[in-house]
Amino acid sequence: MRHILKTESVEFMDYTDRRAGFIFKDIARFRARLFDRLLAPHGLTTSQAWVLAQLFVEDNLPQKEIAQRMDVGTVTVGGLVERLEARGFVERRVDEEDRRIKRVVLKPAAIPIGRIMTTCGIEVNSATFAGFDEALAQQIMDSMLKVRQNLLDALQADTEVLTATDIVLGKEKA
Amino acid sequence: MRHILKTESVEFMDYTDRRAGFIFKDIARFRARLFDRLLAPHGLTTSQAWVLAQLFVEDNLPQKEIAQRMDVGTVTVGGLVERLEARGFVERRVDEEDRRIKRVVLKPAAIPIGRIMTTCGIEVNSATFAGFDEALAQQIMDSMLKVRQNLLDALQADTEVLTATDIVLGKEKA
DNA sequence: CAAAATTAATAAGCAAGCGTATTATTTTGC
DNA sequence: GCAAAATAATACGCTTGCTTATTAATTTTG
Repeated sequence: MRHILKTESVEFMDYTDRRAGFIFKDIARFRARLFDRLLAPHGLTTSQAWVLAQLFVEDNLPQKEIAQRMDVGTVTVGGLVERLEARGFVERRVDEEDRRIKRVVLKPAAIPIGRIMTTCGIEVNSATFAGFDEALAQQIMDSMLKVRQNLLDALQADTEVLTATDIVLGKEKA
Repeated sequence: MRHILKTESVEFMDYTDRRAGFIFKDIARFRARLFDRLLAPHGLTTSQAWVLAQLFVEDNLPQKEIAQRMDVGTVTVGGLVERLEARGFVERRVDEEDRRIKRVVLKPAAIPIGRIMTTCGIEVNSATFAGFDEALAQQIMDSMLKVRQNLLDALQADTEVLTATDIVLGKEKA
Protein backbone atom coordinates (compact mmCIF):
# COMPACT_ATOMS: atom_id res chain seq x y z
CA MET A 1 0.00 0.00 0.00
CA ARG A 2 1.36 3.37 -1.06
CA HIS A 3 1.28 6.35 1.18
CA ILE A 4 1.90 10.03 1.55
CA LEU A 5 5.05 11.83 0.62
CA LYS A 6 5.47 15.26 2.08
CA THR A 7 7.46 17.95 0.36
CA GLU A 8 8.18 21.51 1.46
CA SER A 9 4.62 22.74 1.73
CA VAL A 10 2.29 20.46 -0.21
CA GLU A 11 1.41 16.84 0.42
CA PHE A 12 0.71 14.55 -2.48
CA MET A 13 -1.48 11.60 -1.89
CA ASP A 14 -2.20 8.44 -3.74
CA TYR A 15 -5.88 8.79 -4.52
CA THR A 16 -6.44 5.22 -3.41
CA ASP A 17 -4.95 6.02 -0.01
CA ARG A 18 -7.27 5.32 2.87
CA ARG A 19 -7.17 8.97 3.97
CA ALA A 20 -8.50 10.00 0.56
CA GLY A 21 -11.88 8.67 1.55
CA PHE A 22 -12.26 11.32 4.18
CA ILE A 23 -11.09 14.36 2.28
CA PHE A 24 -14.53 14.87 0.79
CA LYS A 25 -16.15 14.53 4.17
CA ASP A 26 -13.76 17.03 5.72
CA ILE A 27 -14.33 19.53 2.93
CA ALA A 28 -18.09 19.39 3.41
CA ARG A 29 -17.75 19.68 7.18
CA PHE A 30 -15.31 22.57 7.09
CA ARG A 31 -17.37 24.46 4.54
CA ALA A 32 -20.46 23.99 6.71
CA ARG A 33 -18.56 25.26 9.74
CA LEU A 34 -17.57 28.41 7.88
CA PHE A 35 -21.01 28.93 6.41
CA ASP A 36 -22.76 28.40 9.72
CA ARG A 37 -20.50 30.92 11.42
CA LEU A 38 -21.33 33.51 8.78
CA LEU A 39 -25.07 32.80 8.88
CA ALA A 40 -25.42 32.42 12.65
CA PRO A 41 -25.76 36.18 13.28
CA HIS A 42 -28.87 36.08 11.08
CA GLY A 43 -30.47 33.21 12.98
CA LEU A 44 -30.06 30.73 10.15
CA THR A 45 -28.23 27.48 9.53
CA THR A 46 -26.78 26.37 6.22
CA SER A 47 -29.52 23.82 5.55
CA GLN A 48 -32.28 26.24 6.46
CA ALA A 49 -30.77 28.78 4.06
CA TRP A 50 -30.68 26.10 1.39
CA VAL A 51 -34.44 25.64 1.78
CA LEU A 52 -34.95 29.38 1.36
CA ALA A 53 -32.77 29.23 -1.76
CA GLN A 54 -35.18 26.70 -3.26
CA LEU A 55 -38.06 29.06 -2.55
CA PHE A 56 -36.25 32.00 -4.12
CA VAL A 57 -36.04 29.94 -7.31
CA GLU A 58 -39.73 29.07 -7.02
CA ASP A 59 -42.03 30.05 -4.20
CA ASN A 60 -45.08 28.18 -2.88
CA LEU A 61 -43.59 24.70 -3.29
CA PRO A 62 -44.94 21.54 -1.61
CA GLN A 63 -42.57 20.10 1.00
CA LYS A 64 -42.21 16.96 -1.09
CA GLU A 65 -41.02 19.01 -4.04
CA ILE A 66 -38.45 20.80 -1.88
CA ALA A 67 -37.22 17.43 -0.60
CA GLN A 68 -36.75 16.14 -4.14
CA ARG A 69 -34.89 19.24 -5.26
CA MET A 70 -32.59 18.98 -2.23
CA ASP A 71 -32.12 15.20 -2.41
CA VAL A 72 -33.17 14.70 1.20
CA GLY A 73 -36.09 12.99 2.90
CA THR A 74 -39.46 14.60 3.50
CA VAL A 75 -38.86 14.25 7.23
CA THR A 76 -35.73 16.38 7.08
CA VAL A 77 -37.52 19.07 5.10
CA GLY A 78 -40.38 18.97 7.58
CA GLY A 79 -37.99 19.78 10.41
CA LEU A 80 -36.22 22.54 8.49
CA VAL A 81 -39.49 24.19 7.49
CA GLU A 82 -40.72 23.85 11.07
CA ARG A 83 -37.76 25.90 12.33
CA LEU A 84 -37.98 28.40 9.48
CA GLU A 85 -41.65 28.88 10.30
CA ALA A 86 -40.88 29.35 14.00
CA ARG A 87 -38.39 32.08 13.05
CA GLY A 88 -40.95 33.79 10.83
CA PHE A 89 -39.16 33.25 7.50
CA VAL A 90 -41.85 31.08 5.90
CA GLU A 91 -45.43 29.96 6.35
CA ARG A 92 -47.09 26.60 5.63
CA ARG A 93 -50.41 26.57 3.79
CA VAL A 94 -52.57 23.54 3.09
CA ASP A 95 -53.21 23.13 -0.63
CA GLU A 96 -56.94 23.48 -1.26
CA GLU A 97 -56.87 21.20 -4.30
CA ASP A 98 -55.09 18.37 -2.50
CA ARG A 99 -55.27 18.66 1.24
CA ARG A 100 -52.44 16.17 1.84
CA ILE A 101 -50.05 18.82 0.52
CA LYS A 102 -48.61 21.67 2.53
CA ARG A 103 -47.12 24.45 0.45
CA VAL A 104 -44.33 26.61 1.83
CA VAL A 105 -44.37 30.33 1.07
CA LEU A 106 -41.76 32.99 1.82
CA LYS A 107 -42.65 35.71 4.30
CA PRO A 108 -41.28 39.28 4.07
CA ALA A 109 -38.64 38.55 6.72
CA ALA A 110 -36.96 36.14 4.28
CA ILE A 111 -36.43 38.72 1.54
CA PRO A 112 -33.15 40.20 2.84
CA ILE A 113 -31.72 36.71 3.29
CA GLY A 114 -31.08 36.19 -0.40
CA ARG A 115 -28.41 38.84 -0.57
CA ILE A 116 -26.83 37.64 2.66
CA MET A 117 -26.65 34.07 1.37
CA THR A 118 -24.99 35.22 -1.82
CA THR A 119 -22.40 37.18 0.16
CA CYS A 120 -21.67 34.26 2.48
CA GLY A 121 -21.50 31.86 -0.45
CA ILE A 122 -18.94 34.02 -2.20
CA GLU A 123 -16.87 34.21 0.97
CA VAL A 124 -16.90 30.44 1.51
CA ASN A 125 -16.11 29.73 -2.13
CA SER A 126 -13.25 32.16 -2.18
CA ALA A 127 -11.81 30.50 0.93
CA THR A 128 -12.32 27.11 -0.71
CA PHE A 129 -10.44 28.06 -3.87
CA ALA A 130 -7.77 30.29 -2.37
CA GLY A 131 -4.65 29.98 -4.51
CA PHE A 132 -6.45 28.43 -7.47
CA ASP A 133 -6.86 30.38 -10.68
CA GLU A 134 -10.35 30.75 -12.04
CA ALA A 135 -9.95 28.25 -14.86
CA LEU A 136 -8.77 25.53 -12.50
CA ALA A 137 -11.54 26.28 -10.01
CA GLN A 138 -14.01 25.98 -12.87
CA GLN A 139 -12.50 22.71 -14.04
CA ILE A 140 -12.65 21.28 -10.54
CA MET A 141 -16.28 22.22 -10.09
CA ASP A 142 -17.12 20.58 -13.40
CA SER A 143 -15.39 17.42 -12.22
CA MET A 144 -17.21 17.66 -8.90
CA LEU A 145 -20.53 17.81 -10.71
CA LYS A 146 -19.58 14.68 -12.61
CA VAL A 147 -18.53 12.99 -9.36
CA ARG A 148 -21.83 13.90 -7.78
CA GLN A 149 -23.69 12.35 -10.70
CA ASN A 150 -21.51 9.22 -10.51
CA LEU A 151 -22.50 8.76 -6.89
CA LEU A 152 -26.18 9.33 -7.59
CA ASP A 153 -25.95 6.70 -10.31
CA ALA A 154 -24.18 4.28 -7.98
CA LEU A 155 -26.79 4.75 -5.28
CA GLN A 156 -29.54 4.31 -7.83
CA ALA A 157 -27.97 1.14 -9.23
CA ASP A 158 -27.45 -0.21 -5.73
CA THR A 159 -31.11 0.24 -4.77
CA GLU A 160 -32.25 -1.35 -8.01
CA VAL A 161 -30.06 -4.35 -7.33
CA LEU A 162 -31.45 -4.69 -3.86
CA THR A 163 -35.05 -4.53 -5.04
CA ALA A 164 -35.04 -6.16 -8.45
CA THR A 165 -33.52 -8.74 -10.75
CA ASP A 166 -30.05 -9.28 -9.34
CA ILE A 167 -29.14 -12.23 -11.48
CA VAL A 168 -30.11 -10.74 -14.80
CA LEU A 169 -27.91 -7.70 -14.25
CA GLY A 170 -25.11 -9.77 -12.75
CA LYS A 171 -24.54 -7.06 -10.18
CA GLU A 172 -24.85 -9.03 -6.97
CA LYS A 173 -23.69 -7.47 -3.68
CA ALA A 174 -22.09 -8.99 -0.62
CA MET B 1 -26.14 35.96 -12.27
CA ARG B 2 -24.90 33.21 -14.58
CA HIS B 3 -26.41 29.79 -14.60
CA ILE B 4 -26.27 26.29 -15.90
CA LEU B 5 -26.07 25.30 -19.51
CA LYS B 6 -26.98 21.75 -20.30
CA THR B 7 -25.52 19.92 -23.25
CA GLU B 8 -26.18 16.38 -24.46
CA SER B 9 -25.10 14.50 -21.37
CA VAL B 10 -23.00 16.76 -19.17
CA GLU B 11 -23.93 19.95 -17.38
CA PHE B 12 -21.37 22.70 -17.01
CA MET B 13 -21.70 25.07 -14.15
CA ASP B 14 -20.26 28.42 -13.33
CA TYR B 15 -18.28 27.71 -10.20
CA THR B 16 -19.71 30.83 -8.59
CA ASP B 17 -23.23 29.54 -9.18
CA ARG B 18 -25.25 29.18 -6.04
CA ARG B 19 -25.70 25.45 -6.63
CA ALA B 20 -21.93 25.01 -6.57
CA GLY B 21 -22.01 25.53 -2.85
CA PHE B 22 -23.90 22.32 -2.36
CA ILE B 23 -22.00 20.02 -4.65
CA PHE B 24 -19.41 19.31 -1.98
CA LYS B 25 -22.09 18.64 0.58
CA ASP B 26 -23.91 16.26 -1.75
CA ILE B 27 -20.73 14.38 -2.57
CA ALA B 28 -19.98 13.82 1.11
CA ARG B 29 -23.56 12.77 1.81
CA PHE B 30 -23.80 10.40 -1.14
CA ARG B 31 -20.45 8.81 -0.35
CA ALA B 32 -21.54 8.30 3.24
CA ARG B 33 -24.79 6.71 2.07
CA LEU B 34 -22.87 4.24 -0.08
CA PHE B 35 -20.29 3.53 2.59
CA ASP B 36 -22.89 3.03 5.30
CA ARG B 37 -24.80 0.59 3.12
CA LEU B 38 -21.65 -1.44 2.58
CA LEU B 39 -20.63 -1.37 6.25
CA ALA B 40 -24.10 -1.90 7.75
CA PRO B 41 -23.97 -5.71 7.43
CA HIS B 42 -20.92 -5.62 9.71
CA GLY B 43 -22.64 -3.52 12.38
CA LEU B 44 -20.52 -0.43 11.73
CA THR B 45 -21.08 3.11 10.55
CA THR B 46 -18.64 5.14 8.48
CA SER B 47 -17.55 7.31 11.40
CA GLN B 48 -17.09 4.35 13.70
CA ALA B 49 -14.95 2.69 11.05
CA TRP B 50 -12.93 5.88 10.78
CA VAL B 51 -12.13 5.64 14.51
CA LEU B 52 -10.98 2.05 14.04
CA ALA B 53 -8.81 3.23 11.15
CA GLN B 54 -7.03 5.62 13.52
CA LEU B 55 -6.40 2.73 15.91
CA PHE B 56 -5.04 0.53 13.13
CA VAL B 57 -2.47 3.24 12.48
CA GLU B 58 -1.68 3.44 16.19
CA ASP B 59 -3.41 1.52 18.93
CA ASN B 60 -3.95 2.55 22.56
CA LEU B 61 -4.62 6.23 21.82
CA PRO B 62 -6.27 8.68 24.25
CA GLN B 63 -9.69 9.86 23.07
CA LYS B 64 -8.38 13.41 22.84
CA GLU B 65 -5.67 12.29 20.44
CA ILE B 66 -8.21 10.47 18.26
CA ALA B 67 -10.34 13.62 18.21
CA GLN B 68 -7.41 15.72 17.03
CA ARG B 69 -6.45 13.28 14.31
CA MET B 70 -10.07 13.21 13.07
CA ASP B 71 -10.62 16.98 13.38
CA VAL B 72 -13.65 16.39 15.53
CA GLY B 73 -14.71 17.26 19.09
CA THR B 74 -13.93 15.08 22.08
CA VAL B 75 -17.65 14.68 22.67
CA THR B 76 -18.18 13.15 19.23
CA VAL B 77 -15.31 10.73 19.76
CA GLY B 78 -16.73 9.83 23.15
CA GLY B 79 -20.00 8.79 21.54
CA LEU B 80 -18.32 6.85 18.75
CA VAL B 81 -16.06 4.97 21.17
CA GLU B 82 -19.04 4.30 23.40
CA ARG B 83 -20.85 2.54 20.54
CA LEU B 84 -17.72 0.72 19.40
CA GLU B 85 -17.23 -0.51 22.96
CA ALA B 86 -20.86 -1.65 23.20
CA ARG B 87 -20.34 -3.68 20.01
CA GLY B 88 -17.16 -5.23 21.40
CA PHE B 89 -14.71 -3.71 18.89
CA VAL B 90 -12.71 -1.67 21.43
CA GLU B 91 -12.16 -1.25 25.14
CA ARG B 92 -11.50 1.89 27.21
CA ARG B 93 -8.73 1.81 29.80
CA VAL B 94 -7.86 4.53 32.26
CA ASP B 95 -4.25 5.65 31.90
CA GLU B 96 -2.41 4.87 35.13
CA GLU B 97 0.04 7.76 34.71
CA ASP B 98 -2.69 10.38 34.15
CA ARG B 99 -6.06 9.22 35.33
CA ARG B 100 -7.93 11.92 33.38
CA ILE B 101 -7.03 10.03 30.20
CA LYS B 102 -8.90 7.07 28.80
CA ARG B 103 -7.00 5.09 26.22
CA VAL B 104 -8.85 3.13 23.55
CA VAL B 105 -7.53 -0.28 22.56
CA LEU B 106 -8.64 -2.60 19.77
CA LYS B 107 -10.21 -5.91 20.70
CA PRO B 108 -9.86 -9.08 18.60
CA ALA B 109 -13.30 -8.55 17.03
CA ALA B 110 -11.95 -5.44 15.30
CA ILE B 111 -9.16 -7.23 13.46
CA PRO B 112 -11.19 -8.43 10.43
CA ILE B 113 -12.63 -4.95 9.98
CA GLY B 114 -9.48 -3.51 8.43
CA ARG B 115 -9.78 -5.64 5.33
CA ILE B 116 -13.51 -4.93 5.05
CA MET B 117 -12.93 -1.19 5.27
CA THR B 118 -10.30 -1.34 2.54
CA THR B 119 -12.69 -3.25 0.28
CA CYS B 120 -15.55 -0.84 0.90
CA GLY B 121 -13.27 2.15 0.41
CA ILE B 122 -12.13 0.85 -2.96
CA GLU B 123 -15.72 0.29 -4.01
CA VAL B 124 -16.84 3.79 -3.00
CA ASN B 125 -13.81 5.40 -4.64
CA SER B 126 -14.33 3.52 -7.85
CA ALA B 127 -17.96 4.68 -7.92
CA THR B 128 -16.79 8.22 -7.18
CA PHE B 129 -14.31 8.31 -10.05
CA ALA B 130 -16.23 6.26 -12.60
CA GLY B 131 -15.32 7.52 -16.05
CA PHE B 132 -12.20 9.38 -14.90
CA ASP B 133 -8.78 8.16 -15.90
CA GLU B 134 -6.31 7.54 -13.10
CA ALA B 135 -4.22 10.65 -13.74
CA LEU B 136 -7.24 12.93 -13.56
CA ALA B 137 -8.53 11.20 -10.41
CA GLN B 138 -5.11 11.73 -8.87
CA GLN B 139 -5.03 15.38 -9.89
CA ILE B 140 -8.47 15.95 -8.42
CA MET B 141 -7.54 14.36 -5.11
CA ASP B 142 -4.44 16.55 -4.93
CA SER B 143 -6.63 19.60 -5.50
CA MET B 144 -9.06 18.35 -2.89
CA LEU B 145 -6.27 18.06 -0.38
CA LYS B 146 -5.32 21.66 -1.11
CA VAL B 147 -8.96 22.74 -0.78
CA ARG B 148 -9.20 20.97 2.57
CA GLN B 149 -6.13 22.82 3.80
CA ASN B 150 -7.52 26.14 2.51
CA LEU B 151 -10.65 25.61 4.57
CA LEU B 152 -8.70 24.64 7.67
CA ASP B 153 -6.66 27.83 7.27
CA ALA B 154 -9.80 29.92 6.81
CA LEU B 155 -11.39 28.44 9.92
CA GLN B 156 -8.21 29.03 11.84
CA ALA B 157 -7.96 32.64 10.66
CA ASP B 158 -11.61 33.21 11.45
CA THR B 159 -11.27 32.04 15.04
CA GLU B 160 -8.21 34.19 15.51
CA VAL B 161 -10.13 37.19 14.25
CA LEU B 162 -13.01 36.49 16.57
CA THR B 163 -10.74 36.20 19.59
CA ALA B 164 -8.01 38.71 18.84
CA THR B 165 -7.14 41.99 17.17
CA ASP B 166 -9.96 42.54 14.68
CA ILE B 167 -9.09 46.08 13.82
CA VAL B 168 -5.43 45.52 13.09
CA LEU B 169 -6.22 42.83 10.55
CA GLY B 170 -9.13 44.77 9.11
CA LYS B 171 -11.13 41.57 8.93
CA GLU B 172 -14.14 42.50 11.01
CA LYS B 173 -17.19 40.26 10.87
CA ALA B 174 -20.91 41.10 10.90
C1' DC C 1 -69.25 2.93 -5.57
C1' DA C 2 -66.47 0.73 -2.08
C1' DA C 3 -61.94 -1.55 -1.15
C1' DA C 4 -57.13 -1.29 -2.10
C1' DA C 5 -53.09 1.07 -3.30
C1' DT C 6 -50.61 5.41 -3.35
C1' DT C 7 -49.16 9.74 -1.63
C1' DA C 8 -47.80 13.88 1.65
C1' DA C 9 -46.79 14.79 5.88
C1' DT C 10 -45.66 13.65 10.67
C1' DA C 11 -44.05 10.70 14.67
C1' DA C 12 -40.49 8.21 16.91
C1' DG C 13 -35.87 6.61 17.32
C1' DC C 14 -30.86 6.43 16.13
C1' DA C 15 -26.25 8.37 14.72
C1' DA C 16 -23.26 12.18 14.07
C1' DG C 17 -21.42 16.77 14.93
C1' DC C 18 -21.23 21.18 17.26
C1' DG C 19 -21.29 24.24 21.46
C1' DT C 20 -21.37 25.07 26.31
C1' DA C 21 -21.11 23.55 31.02
C1' DT C 22 -19.47 20.31 34.58
C1' DT C 23 -16.41 16.99 36.92
C1' DA C 24 -12.19 14.90 38.05
C1' DT C 25 -7.36 15.16 37.78
C1' DT C 26 -2.99 17.18 36.90
C1' DT C 27 0.11 21.08 36.29
C1' DT C 28 1.57 25.84 37.27
C1' DG C 29 2.76 29.68 39.79
C1' DC C 30 3.02 32.42 43.67
C1' DG D 1 2.62 23.74 49.61
C1' DC D 2 -1.43 25.22 48.08
C1' DA D 3 -4.59 27.93 45.25
C1' DA D 4 -5.42 28.80 40.37
C1' DA D 5 -5.16 27.46 35.63
C1' DA D 6 -5.27 23.86 32.33
C1' DT D 7 -6.72 19.39 30.64
C1' DA D 8 -9.57 14.87 29.47
C1' DA D 9 -13.67 13.19 29.58
C1' DT D 10 -18.70 13.47 30.16
C1' DA D 11 -23.48 15.58 30.50
C1' DC D 12 -26.87 18.14 28.10
C1' DG D 13 -29.13 20.40 24.35
C1' DC D 14 -29.56 21.59 19.43
C1' DT D 15 -29.57 20.66 14.25
C1' DT D 16 -29.24 17.59 10.48
C1' DG D 17 -30.10 13.28 8.24
C1' DC D 18 -31.62 8.48 7.83
C1' DT D 19 -35.08 4.60 8.59
C1' DT D 20 -39.38 2.75 9.68
C1' DA D 21 -44.15 3.36 11.08
C1' DT D 22 -48.44 6.00 11.25
C1' DT D 23 -52.12 9.21 9.77
C1' DA D 24 -54.91 11.60 6.57
C1' DA D 25 -56.25 12.35 2.00
C1' DT D 26 -56.50 11.07 -2.79
C1' DT D 27 -56.45 8.00 -6.76
C1' DT D 28 -57.00 3.43 -8.79
C1' DT D 29 -59.50 -0.58 -9.55
C1' DG D 30 -62.48 -4.34 -9.28
